[in-house]
Amino acid sequence: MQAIDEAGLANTTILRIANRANVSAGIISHYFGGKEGLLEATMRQVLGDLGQEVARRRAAAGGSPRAQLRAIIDGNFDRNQVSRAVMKTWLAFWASSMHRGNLQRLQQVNDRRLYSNLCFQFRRCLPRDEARDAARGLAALIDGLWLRGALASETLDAERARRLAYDYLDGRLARTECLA
Amino acid sequence: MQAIDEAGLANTTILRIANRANVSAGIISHYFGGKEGLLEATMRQVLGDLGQEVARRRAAAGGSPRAQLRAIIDGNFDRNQVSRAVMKTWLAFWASSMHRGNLQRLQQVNDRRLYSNLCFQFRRCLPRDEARDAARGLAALIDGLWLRGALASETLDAERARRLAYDYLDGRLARTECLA
DNA sequence: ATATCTTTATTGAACGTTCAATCAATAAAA
DNA sequence: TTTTATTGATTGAACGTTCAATAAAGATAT
Repeated sequence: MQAIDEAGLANTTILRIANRANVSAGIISHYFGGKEGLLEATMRQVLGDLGQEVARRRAAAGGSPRAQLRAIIDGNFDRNQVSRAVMKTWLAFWASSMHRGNLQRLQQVNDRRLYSNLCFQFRRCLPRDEARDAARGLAALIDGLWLRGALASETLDAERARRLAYDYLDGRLARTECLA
Repeated sequence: MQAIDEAGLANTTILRIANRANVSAGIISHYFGGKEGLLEATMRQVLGDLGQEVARRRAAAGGSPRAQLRAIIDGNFDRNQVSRAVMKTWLAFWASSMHRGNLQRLQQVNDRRLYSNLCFQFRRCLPRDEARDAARGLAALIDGLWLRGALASETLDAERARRLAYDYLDGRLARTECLA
């Protein structure tokens, strides 16, 4: 991820990674099954970290839909996740996952998990179709904030991103009376 | 863009492009100054098309903030823009623009234009800070819907994407009384 | 504890492939 | 005849992978 941050995935060679990790070039192919394998392993790591962070915050949060949804938002804008290196890596994954079956599967599992988690919570206070739209919208908003954060030259303002997502959430929940 | 759609930017060689265009490989470097130059020219084309489409719709729309904002949304989800090839190309640009000064500038000009257009219209009915948040949120939502559309295996449902953006718009405008 | 043998881990140079760019040769246009 | 446009084989560089050689660790015997 540091190498991707420095030079971009296209310019990240096995040798560069090996130098940064203080190992020989050969050992990477040996343990990860080539560059492709290393990429997949890295993606699994990042997705796993994100999932854990979300789960942790959800467990610590209250049981109300709003609290759970806020926990999901918070987890997605966690400090660890929002470093430049991770954001760039994520974007590189997004781009390359469209042309590699293994990465695409990982990507879609993650996407669907976010969507269905959101949808489940919204369903607790909204009718079905409205809950789906709310989940789709919030998922897109989260990804969009990430994307714009990665592209902007400044660091992503995680605080502001969370607030914008909260606002969206409140707007959606305010339409119907929600029990907290 | 067809080549990127087929194989991804990483696997798109000059030769592949040349074959698809029925020209020799050499002529591409000659006219575009190498692969890099062709990439930039393509990006300019895509960004230009988007800008024109938005401008066209804004001119045809009414003058009210809501009508103008809807025109901007419509332009961003225009049929031409939402083909698989264009979406993939766009995502590839996003990823590679982080490591190439020329592409990054193009990218940021476009980002800022979208943001400031949105902000200007929101300012006509919202206080400054609220308008900024609304613009940031809507911009992120639009990009996020694009992104998820590109990543999903199905084609982007432009109709639904527009509706979600409209909903966000209405939610923001409903907070204060707006004159139409 | 020491020495010897066996297994596992790691290195890094060499290989073969791929690709962008070049440019002399050719074709088309003026 | 001159100028412009295009071709496509060639070149040189870059990269991922491989693998024989080396080092380290572990096991066994003395």
